[in-house]
This record gives sequence, C-alpha cells and structure tokens, in this order.
Amino acid sequence: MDVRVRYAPSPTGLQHIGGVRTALFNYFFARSLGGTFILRIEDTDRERYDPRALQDIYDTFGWLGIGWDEGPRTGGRFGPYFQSERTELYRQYAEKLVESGHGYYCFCTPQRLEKLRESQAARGEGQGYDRCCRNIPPEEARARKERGERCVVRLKIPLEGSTGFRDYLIGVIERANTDINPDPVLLKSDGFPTYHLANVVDDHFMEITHIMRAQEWIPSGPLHVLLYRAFGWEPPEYCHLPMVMGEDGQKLSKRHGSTSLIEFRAGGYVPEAIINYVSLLGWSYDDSRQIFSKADLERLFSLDKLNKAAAVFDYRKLEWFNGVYIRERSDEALKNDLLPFLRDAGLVGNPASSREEELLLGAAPIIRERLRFLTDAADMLGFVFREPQPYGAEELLPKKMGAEETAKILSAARSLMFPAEGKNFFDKTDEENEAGFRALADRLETKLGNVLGPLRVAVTGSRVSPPLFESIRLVGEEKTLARIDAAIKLLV
RNA sequence: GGUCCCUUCGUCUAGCGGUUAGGACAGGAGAUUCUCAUUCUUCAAACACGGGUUCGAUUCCCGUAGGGACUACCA
Repeated sequence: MDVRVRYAPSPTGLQHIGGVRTALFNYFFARSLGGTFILRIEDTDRERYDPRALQDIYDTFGWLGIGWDEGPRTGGRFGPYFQSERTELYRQYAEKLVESGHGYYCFCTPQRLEKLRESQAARGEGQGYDRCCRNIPPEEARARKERGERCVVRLKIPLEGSTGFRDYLIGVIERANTDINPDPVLLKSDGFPTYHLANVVDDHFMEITHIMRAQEWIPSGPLHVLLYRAFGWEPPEYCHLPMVMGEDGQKLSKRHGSTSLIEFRAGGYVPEAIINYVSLLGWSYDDSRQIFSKADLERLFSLDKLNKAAAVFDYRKLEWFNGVYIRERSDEALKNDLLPFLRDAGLVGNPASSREEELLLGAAPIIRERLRFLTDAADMLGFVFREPQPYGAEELLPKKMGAEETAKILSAARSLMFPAEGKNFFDKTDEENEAGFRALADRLETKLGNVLGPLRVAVTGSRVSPPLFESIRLVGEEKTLARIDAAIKLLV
C-alpha cells in the first residue's frame, strides 16, 4: 500500500518549531518509504484566520527546502487542499450523521453554553455539554432547522462502553466513552466544520494511511475513531509524536524565546541546522551519529527509532549545529547567505556593489569558523566596509605597557610593513610577514602578541578580530597605513 | 478536579535481562594558535522511588512520586 501522510496546519499563527517538527517527520516518513506527502490547509476557523499565516507556511517550507507532493499550488488528485473550499463536503457528511442517528442538531445558544459552564464550575463538576438537545425528536429538530433556527451538528458519543485505538508508539489507548468530550460539535452554526469533522473526512477522502501528529492530540483519538466508525470507515494508523517542551518542561511557546521559524531565519540560523536539530527531537539514528542532511533523513528516517518522552528544546545545541553548517558553506555560498544580513546592518548597499561582494567573498574564509549565526558577521566585518568603531588609546596598549612604548612598536611595525624600498606587506606571503613580525618582536625584546595586538586594534578597531594578516589585506594598503598612523597619533 | 500519556548525565539520546551504562550539546582542565574562533586531548556528570518476576534487573510487571497534555461552535 502506498503511504500517504499529511501535514495540516491551520493558518492562524506563524509556523513554529513544534509544527515544523511534525511536518518534517511526516515528510521524512513519506520520503523514506517512497510515499506521498500532502500539505492541507485547515482554515476552518474564520475568526482566527490570517492570510499572513498562510504566506508564512509557504515562506517557512520554502526556506527549509521542504516541498509537498500534493497541496496548495502543486495541486493533486484529492484537492482542493484548503478546507474552506470543501465546506459542502463536510456539510453533507454532517447531514449523513444526523440521518444515520450518529449525530443531532443542537440549538443551544452560546449564551446557554456559557451559563452551563459557569454553573458547572460553581458546583465543581466536570465540564462539558449537558446533551440537552440530544433528546429532541429528530422530526422536531429537522422542522426547527428548516424554519431557519440557528444550530450546530453534534456527534452522539455512546453513553456506555469504551473506545480505543492502537498507537504505533504507545500501544493501545483506550477511553471510557463517558470520558470523551460529551457530544462535540462537528458542524458550527456558521456552516464551517470543526477540526474533528474536517480532519476525519479529509483524511478519509485523501486516503491518508498514517496520522503523525503531536501527543497533545491523543485525547481526541477515541473521538476520531468514533467518527470513522459512524461513517463506516476504517481509521488510519496513528503515531503520536512526543511533545517539544521549553526549558521549564511546559509546552514550548513564545515565552521560552524564538519559536517561529521566521524568527530563527532572521536570527541568522541556517535551515540545515534547524532540520538536523529538530529531527533529533524525539528521534535518533544510532548511538553516536549527530549530523544528518535532509537527504540523509529522507533515506534513514524510521518510526521505530522514535522516542516516547517529551523533548526539551535546547537552543545551545541548535546553536552548535548552526556553527557546524555555517562552517560547511563554500565561500560563495557563505557570501550569498551573509549579504542580506550585511545589507540590513548597513555595511553594504542594496544591491551590494561588485566591490562589496568581492570583499565579502574574501572575508568568507576568515570569518566562517567564527560565526555561530549569520548575524554575527556584521560585527566582525564592520572594519572592512567602513572605518573601525572609535576606540580609546588604552585599547591599543598591551598588558603592562605604556603609550610611548606602544607607539614605538606601532611605528616599527609600520616601517616593517611599508619599507622605503623593497617588497611591502602586501607583496609578501603570510609566512614571510609572520617571520618579519617575529624578528621585529625579538628585536624589540617583546612577545609577538605585543606587536600584533596594537596593530590589530589599529586596523580593526578591536582586540578581537579575524586573523590579522588576512584582515589587513581586506582593508587594503592605503587604509591600513592611515589607520596605523591614526593609532600612533592617538598615543603621542 | 477528571481522563490519558511520559520518566537514563543539566539538555538531546543509545540501551531492547548479564555493559567499566555509550555518544552529542553545554560545563571544567589542557594542547595548538597573532586575538577570537576552529580543531584535538581529557575530566566531571544519569538509570525518580518502592515492591515484585528472575540465578540476575536500567531493561519485564505493579504501585508511589514527579512532570506533561487534554478537558471550546480553536486547531
């Protein structure tokens, strides 16, 4: 049987880690088995619908490089893939349930329901609908509905017995029917279906074979099974994925930090790191492997390596993955990744000039292993694209060294780098330059660091910088000279 | 409150009756190095608790405790 799985987000908010993890697992599961991955938009909540959230779904998965075989834009045999375009289907099937006696019209107003909840809470009773309309004779209910009375369709949950289903990970999960939400609404009074109805109907007609979703959905499992049965359909296989938590053990949310993918993107994370890290939340391959490309996961993912327990999202490990994948970038790729961030920082124009691109390409190898985030580059490369940040004279001084002595060192370094005749710094190799500086340090009876330190501050404006010689080449002869002179001037 | 789910280093995890309980991130120490970083070496760090079952339990069963999810005309 052909495996068919889906990711079914509702466009009410930004795509976040939890949702993306679910999407990824479904996607990898399908890919590993040669199955079909479907994207379905569950836009049945008209109150909370947000078109930006829909765009965000496209942006997020576009950025991650995760495509769907069927769904919006790509189409497919089972469309439409927007639930808002399938309302007639849901209405029909809700109606069928009423006809078959599995469902009924409920005329209770939101106000009555609200009052009911209040009194239940006051008495400390369990909450839930009191099934008031369940006993209205069907003919009477139909007549009221036809007279135009506003109503919803509810599912008749059996009053006794229990309903269970088998979860791939957890095993058999069973609930007494009396513990299931008493007669949940299937069709809202606005004619739109609720999640339960739309989900079951679509999964059936889209021929979904496996449902992989977060464990927070476990409680509604029996309800869905009851629905399948009421329709006379066979439920798919279930696999409830472990939850993703914040540091405090609560469901991961905004207050734990960035959770939406758009934030990670803006924060300088690369998609490979997100994919790799998130895939290891509740899944593992063996006892040691950490690094997985998307292609690896498409091949290696399997359900039997899933973990049952919830996983805490660790930003620091993600950070490490981010560094790993940044270091894997070619100069050219890194340059392209960095460009938008440098543009936002105002270091390069929009669009960047070819000179700016050339500089960035040259800078790529010297900052690559220093970046934890793409956003770090702006701070590291400021001195290449503009004058260094102003610094105080004391920044130039090596430990236990005065201004006069430091000025002498800088002057000596200047002479070494730009001799009156012969090859200058830019004509020599790094090895030759280093040898020269070492000899100079010896001559001045000091450490190499005490020569390069002040020079570093002079050229880059900071005691911490990319490798000095390469940095100097990026800055160029004219500016290097000027910056050294400015530093000496600051000292005397 | 009720129902359901979960429980190996701080975190992610390996383990599927007999292991010095392994790896990764983070942390400590050291080496390399022109700063920072990278890299390498190394150290510390866990089977929630109590009962069973068994020759033997981290592993199987049952409790306890702790944590979580759900309990809408939201998904």
